[in-house]
Amino acid sequence: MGRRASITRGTHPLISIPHLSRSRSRLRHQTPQQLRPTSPPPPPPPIHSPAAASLHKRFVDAVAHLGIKNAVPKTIMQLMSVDGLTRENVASHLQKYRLYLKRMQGLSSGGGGGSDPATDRLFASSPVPAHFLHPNRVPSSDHFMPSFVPIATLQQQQQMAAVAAAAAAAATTGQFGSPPANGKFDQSFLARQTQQQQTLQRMSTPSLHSPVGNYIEDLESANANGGRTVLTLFPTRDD
DNA sequence: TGGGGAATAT
DNA sequence: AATATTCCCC
Repeated sequence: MGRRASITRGTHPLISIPHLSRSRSRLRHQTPQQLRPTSPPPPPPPIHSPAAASLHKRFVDAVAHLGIKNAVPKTIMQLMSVDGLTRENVASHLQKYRLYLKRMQGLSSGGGGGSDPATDRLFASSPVPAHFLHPNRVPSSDHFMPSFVPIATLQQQQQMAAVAAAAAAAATTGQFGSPPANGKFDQSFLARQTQQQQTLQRMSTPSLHSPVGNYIEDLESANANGGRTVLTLFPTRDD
């Protein structure tokens, strides 16, 4: 009640922002080519992307490594390093994710409500770090490992910002799996795996410190489900 | 001004 | 249901 005082949806500002809503809708008009003489191959509807769950996993990993405290859309987005991902995408998903976490907490004492399998399926695909539900508690030996590991090769300060954020998170609370107490955070992750991003990365300026090492995608999922966990996630907008 | 966060719209 | 957009406040 605090916020949301004004009437719901008044009218948008005049300057209509040219919001490029190229989420996942294309397939509208086809090129005037001679095409399908005898084969009307229905375009495989990209309904479910296998990357959906992967993206969510990435999301959870980022949040886990940053810590709830520093897990803000911008930082998460940067850590995920998904080329097409926008802050809004993450923010939207984060909102939903928080709701999920809250629901889980309430579930412990709520008793009643259940988790709709249909809904939780997505979030259930990825194990939620214990610290998420217990901000008070510090994971003593609970080291959370990211599913996607650092790949290095960064160049922009964005990456650095992410690393800094992770370090800050660990340094500040020291509750997440990046205890600088021994030296520095274990390792941040920086990866790219999206479809075809040609955002080539030149590893220039090798000087200075490189808080990240070169790693390749490694571990994987420790999914507690033995079935299909792929469901939905924010769109993978690629340009 | 930018960005986080929730409400609301699609 | 999930994602996008808008609103509000810091």
